[in-house]
Amino acid sequence: MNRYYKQSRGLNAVDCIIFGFDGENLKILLIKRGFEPEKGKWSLMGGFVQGNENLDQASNRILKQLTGLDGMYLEQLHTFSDPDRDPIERTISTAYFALIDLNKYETQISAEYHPEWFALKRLPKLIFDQQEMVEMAKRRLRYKAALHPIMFELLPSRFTIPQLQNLYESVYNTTIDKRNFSKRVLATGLLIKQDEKDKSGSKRGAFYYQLNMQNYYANFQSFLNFIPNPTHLIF
Amino acid sequence: MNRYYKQSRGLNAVDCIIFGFDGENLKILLIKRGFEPEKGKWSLMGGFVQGNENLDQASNRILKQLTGLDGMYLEQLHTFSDPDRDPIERTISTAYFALIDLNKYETQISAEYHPEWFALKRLPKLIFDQQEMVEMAKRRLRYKAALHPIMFELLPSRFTIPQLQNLYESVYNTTIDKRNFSKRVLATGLLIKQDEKDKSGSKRGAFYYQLNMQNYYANFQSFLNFIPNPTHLIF
DNA sequence: ATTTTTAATTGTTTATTATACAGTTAAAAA
DNA sequence: TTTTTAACTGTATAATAAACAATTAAAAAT
Repeated sequence: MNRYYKQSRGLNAVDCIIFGFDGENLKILLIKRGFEPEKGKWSLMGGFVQGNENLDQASNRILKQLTGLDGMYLEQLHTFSDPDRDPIERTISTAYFALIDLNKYETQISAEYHPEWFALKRLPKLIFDQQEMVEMAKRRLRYKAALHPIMFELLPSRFTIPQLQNLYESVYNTTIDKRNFSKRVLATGLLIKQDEKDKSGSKRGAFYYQLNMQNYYANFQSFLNFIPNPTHLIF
Repeated sequence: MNRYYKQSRGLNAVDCIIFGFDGENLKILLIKRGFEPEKGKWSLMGGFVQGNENLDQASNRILKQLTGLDGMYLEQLHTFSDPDRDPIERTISTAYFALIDLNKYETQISAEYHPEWFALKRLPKLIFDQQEMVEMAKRRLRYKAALHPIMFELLPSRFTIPQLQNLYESVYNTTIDKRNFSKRVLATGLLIKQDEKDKSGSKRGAFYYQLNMQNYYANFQSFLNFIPNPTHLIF
């Protein structure tokens, strides 16, 4: 036997929701679609899965193509599968969401895609079911970021506490008390204070911090809810 | 244009991790695979996605086939896509996890699959990458159940607090103080005390409770972490 | 009828964590 | 030297979590 009998075959694709933060707004990176249908329309960066790669590899390849970047935070989000989501032929697409440090992104790398950053609040119309993908990605980001320290992936390696607070406030569209915020983030033990200050945002300047990578990885899975002793969480 | 040019096509499948709780142990439902390769081996219930259905529909169809049940809790888990995960031909499989009330399940419905419930601690070897799927499903169940009231999906509509506690202790492989447990679950406002008792487990008997469905749906998304005012979580 | 047995039920004290709230300080600009 | 602006810090109170043991209902045994 070298094939399953009487089954319908189709294409598989990935689409990437790429988040970035410019210090002011949460943004996502869109491109102008380069082929029919919907050629020239704003679209998520995506592509077909090749025969010799899995979905993670496909999305990493595609992200590298667009941004020139490797090893960013990347997580499988959801697989979208309505039979008619692509009008040409059946294509099942797995959405990934990526978090990148906007400063590392260099515009010129992929001029052919005409990429642009759009604030989440002012997204253009997207093709196919990509609107839904973006909505789900936003929800997932909020959800995960409330429990895990993934927001740091959106910041440069040196950042200030006011920057971090701006990011949280922007993602959750809320305001947080400065005193309580710094108390909490410092209490995590995740931040190492640097000697230098960032003078760009104020006269006084704000101290830079860096992630304590050991604590970061050690505490990444921890969360604070219902379960008495998280170390018991192993069968 | 009626096809994309020069792309490789493949099969899409779904595999279901079906959880149940017998009052003692958390279990999953496995079947004996009915066709080659690996015919006769223990396997998750699954099947190929048809041309006219999406993944949710496919998994619902397959679950109905096996259990006779409709409308159970069902959630897309992850899409598994290693090029060689199925030795016959490329098949990308999306795993779903399902929670069902073991009491509603009737054995005779699908004798052709030879289904059996296995305690999570004593699973047989599974085919392909299904071991990995089950691991991920266990992790996801623990994760979600710590934040959302999904455990009730595993219990009959009338249940006792000791039953509920057993379930939590079994899923998290831990012990919880009885007084604190009942205080917390009662404080959620999710439980309505019934007049009758369940006499099966003890001489004294334990009062039955039912879910307050309004509060259940209203509070399903709520969680207790970092964000000051969850009602602000709308852009 | 009384006693025994078993698991269900209930409450208080203490520790920890979250929340509310405002004055001081560093440093550039005026 | 003064003004301006945003960074920085601390305390009191409220809410929540955690630790801990005695009582009670009801069947079973005597």
